[in-house]
Amino acid sequence: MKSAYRIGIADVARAAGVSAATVSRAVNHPALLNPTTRRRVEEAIRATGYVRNRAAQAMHGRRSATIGLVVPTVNYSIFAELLQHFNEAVSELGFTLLLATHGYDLEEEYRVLRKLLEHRVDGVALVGLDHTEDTFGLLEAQDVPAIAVWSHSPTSRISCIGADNRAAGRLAAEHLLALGHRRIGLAFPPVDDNDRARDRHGGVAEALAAAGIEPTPADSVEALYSISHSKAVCLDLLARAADLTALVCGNDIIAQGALAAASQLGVRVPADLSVVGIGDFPGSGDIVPALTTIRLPARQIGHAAGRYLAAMIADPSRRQGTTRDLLAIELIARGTTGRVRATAAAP
Amino acid sequence: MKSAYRIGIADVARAAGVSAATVSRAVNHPALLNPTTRRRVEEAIRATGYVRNRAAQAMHGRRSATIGLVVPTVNYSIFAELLQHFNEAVSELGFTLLLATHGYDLEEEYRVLRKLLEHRVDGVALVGLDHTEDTFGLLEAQDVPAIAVWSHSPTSRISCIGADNRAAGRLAAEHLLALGHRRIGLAFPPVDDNDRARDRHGGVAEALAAAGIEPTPADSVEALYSISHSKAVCLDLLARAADLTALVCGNDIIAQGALAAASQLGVRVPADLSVVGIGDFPGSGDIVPALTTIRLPARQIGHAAGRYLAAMIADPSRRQGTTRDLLAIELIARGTTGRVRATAAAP
DNA sequence: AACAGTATTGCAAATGTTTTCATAAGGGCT
DNA sequence: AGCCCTTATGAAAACATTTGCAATACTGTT
Repeated sequence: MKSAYRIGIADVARAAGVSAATVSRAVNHPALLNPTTRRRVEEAIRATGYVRNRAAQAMHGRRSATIGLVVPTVNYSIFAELLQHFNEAVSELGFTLLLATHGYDLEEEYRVLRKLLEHRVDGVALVGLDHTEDTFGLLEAQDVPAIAVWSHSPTSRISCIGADNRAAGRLAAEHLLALGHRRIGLAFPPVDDNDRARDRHGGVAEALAAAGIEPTPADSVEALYSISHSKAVCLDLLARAADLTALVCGNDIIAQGALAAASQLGVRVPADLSVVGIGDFPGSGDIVPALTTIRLPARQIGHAAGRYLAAMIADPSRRQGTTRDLLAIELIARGTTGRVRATAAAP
Repeated sequence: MKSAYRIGIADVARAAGVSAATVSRAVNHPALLNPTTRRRVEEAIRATGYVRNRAAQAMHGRRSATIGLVVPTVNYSIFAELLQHFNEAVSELGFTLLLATHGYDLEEEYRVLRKLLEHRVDGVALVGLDHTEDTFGLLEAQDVPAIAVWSHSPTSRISCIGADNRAAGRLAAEHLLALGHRRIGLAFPPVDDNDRARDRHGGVAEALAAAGIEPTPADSVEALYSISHSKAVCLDLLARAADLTALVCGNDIIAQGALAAASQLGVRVPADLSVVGIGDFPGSGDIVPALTTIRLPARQIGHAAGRYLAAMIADPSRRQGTTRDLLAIELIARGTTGRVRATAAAP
C-alpha cells in the first residue's frame, strides 16, 4: 500500500494539530517554540516519517546547504585526503557536498562548475589557480563564495588556500643537489592548464639553474596521472639517460611509477637512483622503500577551505576582498633518496 | 557595482521579449519552440548570464537531477575507482553527484542518507548490504530508487550490483592452498557492520576448513583501513606467528601494510611469505612486487550502478521488484604469492 | 473566403517551504 | 479588574520555476 505520495510539512502540521509555520519553526528554530508544542511536532515528524525538503527551503531562503568541490580527478589517492577533510569540515557545519571532476580539462571545469551553480551551491572550492576566463566570470557574476585550494599566489584572482608549489619544486631539487646529485631527471605531468605542475616544474628548473645545471629535454619526460603510464615513460627515460642519478617527479603517483620502472630495470633505489615525489599522498610513506617527498598539508587545506567557505556563507558582509592563506610545505626525507653513488659514471 | 541580485527567468524573458514560460521551454524542451524564438532566448540567456535554478525546478517537477553516493570513506584509493566511474556515469546522464561518507558507522550512514534525501536526490547508491533497519525504512518510505553496490546477495533487501565477497575470500585462500601453503594468517578489518569484510572472511575460513585447516586466533589480526595501522598489526602477527608462510588480507590496503611489515622484518615476499589482497585497487598492480589480489570489477560496478539508477529515475514504472546483478571476480596472480618454501619449518 | 488543424506562445496555478506580520494567550503589575 | 508586555502561534505572501490549458497565429484545403 506504498503510495508514491511524499509527506510534506502540511501533513505533519495536520498530524500534530498545528500550522505549517510551526512545523517549520520546530525544524529550523526550535528555540522559538513552546517546549510542549515542539515535542508534539517532533513526535509527529517521527510518526509521519517527514523529511524536510531542502530544495523548497533553498528556493525561499537563498541557502541550499550544499557546498561544491571541483577536483581534476578522484583517481588514486591524489585528492583523496583533500576530499576527505574538506567533506569532513563542511559536513560538520551542516552542509552536504556536491562533487564534480573535470579530468584536467578546464573547459569541462567550466561546465561542471555551471552545473554546481545551477544547484545553487552556497560556496565552491576549486583546485588550483588556472581557470578559464569564463570560469572566473561565472563565479563573479553569481557572486558565490569561492576558494582556490592547493595552490597559493599573492596575486590570485580569487581567494586561495594552499602551498607554494614553486617552493615545493625547489625544495625537492635542492634536496637532491644537497645529496650531491648533478644528473637529475624530471618526470612531470603536462603543465598546460595546470598551475601546480607548472610551478613545481619551474621551481625545480630554478634550483637546478642556481646550481649551474641546465636540464636537457632528453632528461625530461611527461607522465600522466597514472602509475602505469608513469612507469612506462620512466622506463624510457632511464634507458635513454642511463647516467641519471636522481629523478624528481611532479607528484607521488608519478614517483611510484618511477620506482616501479627502476625496480623492473634492476636499478636499486636509492643506491643507484634517488627518487623524490611531491605531495605526500596517503600511502607514500608506507611503500617500501618509503617515498621521499614534499608534504603538502592536504588535511589542513581541506579543513581550512571548508571552514572558510562556511564562514563566508554565514556572514555575507565579510565577502569582499580576497583572502590568501599560505601553508607551509616540508621535505619528508624517507627511503628513496640518498647521497649520490661514489662510483661516478666513468667516461 | 556588483549587485547581489541574481538573474532569474523573468529577467531573461524581459530581455528576450517573451514570457517566462517560453524561457523555461527553451531550457527544458527546446524542440517545442520556434527556432527563431529559441535562438532569441538563447541569446538573452547568454547576454544576461542566467543560470537556471535547479532547486526551483526540483520543487515543481519532483526531480532534482542529483544522485547520491554513500561510501564508508574516501581515504586511500579504496573507493576511488567506484566513485570515479559512478560519477562518470551519472554526470554523463545529466546528474550531479552528492557525496557522503560515514566512516564505517551505520548510524552515521543513516544520518547522511537522510541529509541526501532532504536534498531530494533522485536516486542513491550505498556501499554494501549491511544497513540499519532505519536506513532501509527510510529508503522505502521515501521510495527513492536505491542500489547497494560492491556486494551481492540473492536475498538482498534492495537491488544490488556487486561481487560475491565470500567467493572472493575463498578464491584468495584457495590460491594459497594450491601453492602448497598450510600455515596461513589472516588480516581483516572489523567485520561488524561490514558485510564485505565478513563475507570475505567467511569465504577464507570456508576454504581453509575444506582443506582441513582450522586457523587459530593467534594467526589472525584485525587491521583498520590504513596502511600504517595494518603494518603495525602485521608486524605483531608476523612476530608471534613466525611460521606463517602466507597471509590473506581483507583488502589491498591491508595487504600493502602487510608488505611493509614483511619488508621491515626482512621477510622476503614471496620467497618467505606470500601475501594476497582483495580488491585490486588502483596501484596495486604497480607496486613492487606487484600485489596478487582478487579483482572486484569496480569500474563496471560504478558504471552499472549509475546507469541503473538513471534508468529507474527515467521510468518509474520499472521500479518495483529487486534487481540483482552479480559480477565476476577474478584472481590476479602477480608477484606477492609463490609456492610455499621447500624448507618447511622443522619442529 | 471560410474552415480545420497544427504550431507557438502566454496566463496562471501549483510546487513546499520560510518568514513577516498580526493575533491570541498568559502573566505580572497597579 | 484592567493594562501592558512577552511569548507562542497562525495566515498569507513570497520564492523561481514548470506545465496544463487556453489563446493566437499560421498553414493548407475546399
